[in-house]
Amino acid sequence: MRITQKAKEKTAKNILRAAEQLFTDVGYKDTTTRQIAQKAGIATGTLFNYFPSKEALAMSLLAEEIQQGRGDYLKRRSGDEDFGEDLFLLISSELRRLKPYRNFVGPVLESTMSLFSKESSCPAGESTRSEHLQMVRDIIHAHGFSKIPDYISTTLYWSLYLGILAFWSTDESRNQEETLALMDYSINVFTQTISNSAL
Amino acid sequence: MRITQKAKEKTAKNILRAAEQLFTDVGYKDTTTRQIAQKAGIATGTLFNYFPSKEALAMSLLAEEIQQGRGDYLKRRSGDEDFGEDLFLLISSELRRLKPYRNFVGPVLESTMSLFSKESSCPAGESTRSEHLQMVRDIIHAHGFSKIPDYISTTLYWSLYLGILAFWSTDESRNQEETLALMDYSINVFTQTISNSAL
DNA sequence: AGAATAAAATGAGCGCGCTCATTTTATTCT
DNA sequence: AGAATAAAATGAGCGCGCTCATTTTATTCT
Repeated sequence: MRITQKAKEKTAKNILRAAEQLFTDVGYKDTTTRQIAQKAGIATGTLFNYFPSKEALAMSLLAEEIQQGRGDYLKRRSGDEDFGEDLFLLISSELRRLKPYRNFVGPVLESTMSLFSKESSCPAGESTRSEHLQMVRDIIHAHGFSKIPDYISTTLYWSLYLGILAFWSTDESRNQEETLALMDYSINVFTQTISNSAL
Repeated sequence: MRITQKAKEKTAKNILRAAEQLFTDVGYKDTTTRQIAQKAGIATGTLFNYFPSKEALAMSLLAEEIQQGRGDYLKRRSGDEDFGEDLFLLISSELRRLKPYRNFVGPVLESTMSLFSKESSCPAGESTRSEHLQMVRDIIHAHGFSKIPDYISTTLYWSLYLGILAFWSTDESRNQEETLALMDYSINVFTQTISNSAL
């Protein structure tokens, strides 16, 4: 079809919008790629010309928000936060952006940014993970510590971070205040670990 | 067929043995339930009379080992370990038992004991999770602290625990010594958190 | 022994994510 | 304008996990 770049972008957006709506209303697992294609006005096969998998399609919605959240953090921080405050601001900025997608964040992040898989065959997930971890490394560096091996702090951080996301995604407390409490503890724990090399 | 209890048990074992071998050799995802059924000498449908899903079948292999590991821990502990030593002994006992299944532990635990799902439609996963957490609560209680809300310590612990399992399942260092280091840090972190209520 | 019954085994078939040979369409030649 | 070309759209169809109406088989009656 040698369609114009614009038409292609429009199709991509149609798919994303259709998927967003269905995932939110029907749920991630109960939405079929046939439904998404139909709602976007294309054939089923076409969907996979734009996104390598259902998972990747969903993740590209979330990746966009997480990136925006990181942008918010960079704008909002004043520069005189301590380490814990920096982390808190970063994560809460991401959560604010992710909020509209809370319904389907769970199953998507689980498979794309998993503790277990490392390479998830989902480009959007991979890059979101590595960009977030790089941001955290930058923050660590800016505050001038890091006495423990990188693989330890990275693994610990990623476990705690995913734990926060997972908890938040099903947190029914008022204003998700339990998530905030969990973040306080998690961040504190992490701070102590990387600042205090004594075992 | 009103088959004897013994015959049923034998079929169940055939399925488990066939699955174990295929998961180990071919990998979890590349093994089909049709292959397992064929190797076990039954029809495809019969497999699902014995196990509700492929996932549950795999998890029942792992659940058995984790339970044995907990048994080992109870036998091995002398009673004068400190809190961290107790946790270390529990987890390392489980890992020792899981070792033959390291190849496919990742994808199975990911979906059955996930941070994200809570109820996983896999009975073996649910009970393994809750039994492990109960053991940990018992240990906490035996050592007499627990100053923070239960949902916090449980969530934190589960994140760290899954992080350890995930890291271990792909740890290629000699004798998995990196996993041991990660365990040291994780356990230390957790100990500090629940013993020190000061935020 | 033979009929009635209950329980387990069976495999055709469903719906899913995804693929790929084919068709359709826009652009680039002459 | 019309042929050649390149790129994207298409949907029939694959292989998977899993279901369920039907068949097979063991046990329990009389």
